[in-house]
Amino acid sequence: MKSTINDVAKAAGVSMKTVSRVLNHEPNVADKTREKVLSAAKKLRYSPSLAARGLASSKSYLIALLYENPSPSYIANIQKGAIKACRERGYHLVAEPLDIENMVPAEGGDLSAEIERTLERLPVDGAILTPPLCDNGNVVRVLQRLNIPYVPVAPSSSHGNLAIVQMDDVKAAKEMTQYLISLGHERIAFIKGHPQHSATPRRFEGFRKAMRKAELEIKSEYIRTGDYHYRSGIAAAEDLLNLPEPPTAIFASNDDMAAGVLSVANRMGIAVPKALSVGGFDDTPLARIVWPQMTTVRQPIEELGFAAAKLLITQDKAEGAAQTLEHDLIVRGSSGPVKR
Amino acid sequence: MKSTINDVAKAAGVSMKTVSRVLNHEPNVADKTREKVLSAAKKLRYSPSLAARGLASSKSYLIALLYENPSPSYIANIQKGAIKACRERGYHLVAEPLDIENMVPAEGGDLSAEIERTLERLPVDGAILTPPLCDNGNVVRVLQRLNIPYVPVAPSSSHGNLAIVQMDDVKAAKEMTQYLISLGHERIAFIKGHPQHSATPRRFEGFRKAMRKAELEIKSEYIRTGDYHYRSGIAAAEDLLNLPEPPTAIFASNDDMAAGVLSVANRMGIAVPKALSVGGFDDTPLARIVWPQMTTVRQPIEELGFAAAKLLITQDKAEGAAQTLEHDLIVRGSSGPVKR
DNA sequence: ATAAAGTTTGACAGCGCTGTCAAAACCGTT
DNA sequence: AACGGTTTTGACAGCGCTGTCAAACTTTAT
Repeated sequence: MKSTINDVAKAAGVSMKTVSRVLNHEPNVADKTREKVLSAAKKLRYSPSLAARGLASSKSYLIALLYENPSPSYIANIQKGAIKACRERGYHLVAEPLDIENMVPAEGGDLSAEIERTLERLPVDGAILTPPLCDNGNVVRVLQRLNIPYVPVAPSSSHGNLAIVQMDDVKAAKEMTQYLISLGHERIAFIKGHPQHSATPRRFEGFRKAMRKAELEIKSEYIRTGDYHYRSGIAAAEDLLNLPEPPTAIFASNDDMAAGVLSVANRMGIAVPKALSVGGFDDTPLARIVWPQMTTVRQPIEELGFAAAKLLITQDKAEGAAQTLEHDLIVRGSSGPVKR
Repeated sequence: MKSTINDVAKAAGVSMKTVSRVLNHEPNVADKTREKVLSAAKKLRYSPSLAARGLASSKSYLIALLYENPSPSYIANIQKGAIKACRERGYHLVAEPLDIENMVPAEGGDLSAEIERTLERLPVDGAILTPPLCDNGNVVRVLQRLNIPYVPVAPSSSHGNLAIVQMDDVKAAKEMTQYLISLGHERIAFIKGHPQHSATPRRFEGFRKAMRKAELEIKSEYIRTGDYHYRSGIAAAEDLLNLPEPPTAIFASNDDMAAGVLSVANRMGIAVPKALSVGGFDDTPLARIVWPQMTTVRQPIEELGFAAAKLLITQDKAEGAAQTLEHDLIVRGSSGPVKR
């Protein structure tokens, strides 16, 4: 049933090693030989044993996707892209949630030892580090100690001259803000995300830049801090919309908070987008579920996963090269011209 | 740096085979020996090589999670549970989306050959089949042909006397309906899900049973068919709430459609739960985001993933034993006593 | 005390592949 | 025809573990 490399070798009339060479795209194989091998392999429906290969070559053909607790749709999309890249090269993607918050260091051990324990059993050729893990010193240190190559996705801190993949949060937030301004808005509020998250300052920076460029005042009472959760969007919106002079547009750092804003507006009878424009960020499924549908920024999440896996697999030593992938401003019903 | 089983054997003063026995929870090891081995292994920070193990035992210690296109949070939860089970036994979970809709059969090949190609390169010890894949004949056939054990999660069709994991949709829907009835509702509408989906008839069946038991009439104009999407919930709700005698409660087959109902009620100025009670199903993150928060049924999704992986790993030949895991009725703000 | 049965342990081969290194084949020059 | 250089191929060991099977030891029954 299951054929081995030896079967193929015999069928093709060559040595096992030659078959191996062909199958691994090694150089110095005569074209004629390659063809013989390939056709024999196809005829026998040969597919190499990952385990044997891994044992002999000390590679595993496995890429790990490390994540902690992000939104399901974020990780699902990263995963989708990463798997696509893996499939192209015969790799597989193993998902490894690292539940760091709930990790209890063993007696006397520190947290990073606990992380190490988990990672140690993971014989992977590389790891994709999604936020917020990519900014977790413990995790990064363990990865380096275990000598596992990794690609951080959208990290905040610098990772030496390691290749990273990211999107331009500053630019995206700036575009959203400029779009709001182009609609005639001047009293624009901004809801920041969780201070710990790497994207938080960047998104605010984009907002700030756009406002400054348009010579609009950034009132401090228009700047609120949330934590990326729905509930914090509600709290911020309640404050903002009860101000003596409420903003005509609210730009929340993510869709969940923006949904909170929408819900407060609904409850307070403030018409969206007539009396209030709302902008989100991420283009989660939620953005299309709320009413009105949300104007937001689509992150190239799947593409980020794809690029990260590809970097790991090809071992592309384009080090220091940060790949910045393109986002999209998605205009839907939650934003409109300022009321006069 | 990397220690082998041999190192541990020497350190513990036993043979490799004994170390292997301890590490694999094989029977017939003296307690004293086990302890010696365990402590030696810990001291050397030993962790076995998946590849070597796999090669020697012709197992891969890999479980595949096969899915197609379900909601991200569904698969994320299944995945979470499955990984938990895997971790307990040193397995890993590889995620394999099977994008069947977009699969193009190679020239002359049929679809199942294409699926086979994908699965063939996957050296896994078992596969978890999530809906709707678990009801896809092509996939099931390929799995059987390749002799890969699999556990269907919540399948509709019978799988011989294969072990499956599921929840009791009928019972859950019945409970929700009875809860609504206990609130005093008599004009209760039901929005069915996509006809293709296995849970659809079951949820309706639960509704029907409860209504019949309470001797309440099931008016045909109160029964609508959606497709589990938000938009279809909107359409159904618009119909229902514009009826001459609208229902006082609407039970939608999932949260997304229930959210649609909520949004229509909002727009039409119908107070929830005062004038209308709404029930959902699934307890997705959305259920807590909408306002008012949604009364719904929590599916034991993570537990399903856990149970499925565990079955695969332990090879528990409790065949034919369908594991039915418990759901919860979660009462939140979207439901209340009927208005008088 | 001895046989029978059960429990615990170890020696060793070999899983299917690739890395190493040397042999063979081929090439263009003298 | 003989040479050095390059390309192409193959023999073989060994990656780290587990399965097999037999040996050693322990318990229970007689």
